[in-house]
Amino acid sequence: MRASPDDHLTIGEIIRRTGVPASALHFYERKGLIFSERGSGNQRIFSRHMLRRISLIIVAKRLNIPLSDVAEVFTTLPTDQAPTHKDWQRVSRIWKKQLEERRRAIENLEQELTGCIGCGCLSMKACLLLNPDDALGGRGPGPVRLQEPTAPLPDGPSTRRTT
Amino acid sequence: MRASPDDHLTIGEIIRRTGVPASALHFYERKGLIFSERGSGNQRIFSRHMLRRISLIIVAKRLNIPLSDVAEVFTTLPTDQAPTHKDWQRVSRIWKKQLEERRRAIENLEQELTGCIGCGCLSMKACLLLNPDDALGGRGPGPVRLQEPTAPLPDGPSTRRTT
DNA sequence: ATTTGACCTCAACCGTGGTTGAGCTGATGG
DNA sequence: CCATCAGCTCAACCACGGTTGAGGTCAAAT
Repeated sequence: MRASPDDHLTIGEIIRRTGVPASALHFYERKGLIFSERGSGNQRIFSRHMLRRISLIIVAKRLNIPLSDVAEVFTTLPTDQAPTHKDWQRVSRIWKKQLEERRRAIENLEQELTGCIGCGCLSMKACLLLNPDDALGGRGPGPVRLQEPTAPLPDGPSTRRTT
Repeated sequence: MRASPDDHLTIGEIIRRTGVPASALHFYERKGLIFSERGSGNQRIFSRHMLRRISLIIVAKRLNIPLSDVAEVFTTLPTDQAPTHKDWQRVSRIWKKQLEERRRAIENLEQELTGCIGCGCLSMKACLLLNPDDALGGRGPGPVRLQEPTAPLPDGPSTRRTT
């Protein structure tokens, strides 16, 4: 167990302090969420404040925030020091908004579903559950597609990409 | 366009009526969610009431219900006829409960997060956001794992398997 | 001198929900 | 007679968030 000079930590120490396995840390590094210098034997050497970033990743995981979104907010974080209290507030408020959005999306679905439980028509042309946000206007008579060619999901975390 | 004898539909007709592409229908069949007989040239021949099952799958998709859960409720559906109104009510109430659960999970996270926005400690040992449902009792002093070896996600759809 | 432990890289694999493409068959139309 | 269309199978691929394993390197301990 090599003691690290003050504020440089080996990956083993990061693992012990955070519980995050090496494979995940490697993964986060590949995704650009965390970074490290390299020591004499090519081992990763992490700044102490990387622990903060990792904490944020862990929180994001609990909130089901995709890593791509984490990457996005991380671009606004200082790279040379630990994120400040202000940084945390900014980030956490963003994530709180995302939770709110998700909750509202679910509430809307609950409403719709509740309305349809008694109905049960599941009609190809009339059911609102099957035809999301459908104006149901000028489609002419006859059977109507249940889905648009590419139907977006109204629920769940956002779908932006990291790379 | 071959007219199907009344209540047997080709996959083409299913596609036209539901908008679900063949690849997805094949997939659902492999997963056991829908089934078909085969015609003279090995084409799938679907009973008309398969349309109802497919409608249910589409609804489940909108609700972000995983196919494994759909498979589960489908085991309680009649295979020789369309699901009845009762069936729909039963299924939709189950799914409504799942939405409620998800909403409550999110609400809890919102609470926690809101509490932590002002704090911002993100302490390895004290932060509730980092130590979910932690009694924070007899772990002794010193740094504490942020995560249990296998930390379950408190949010999102359930994680049962189809196969 | 060698073994162990800590660390490295790279490739392959998992589940979820499919899509895409190649290559084949079978019925129909001109 | 042959094109074309509808359908079939099977394998490979996508994103996401990693895990697992093989094989290599380096330093410390025995």
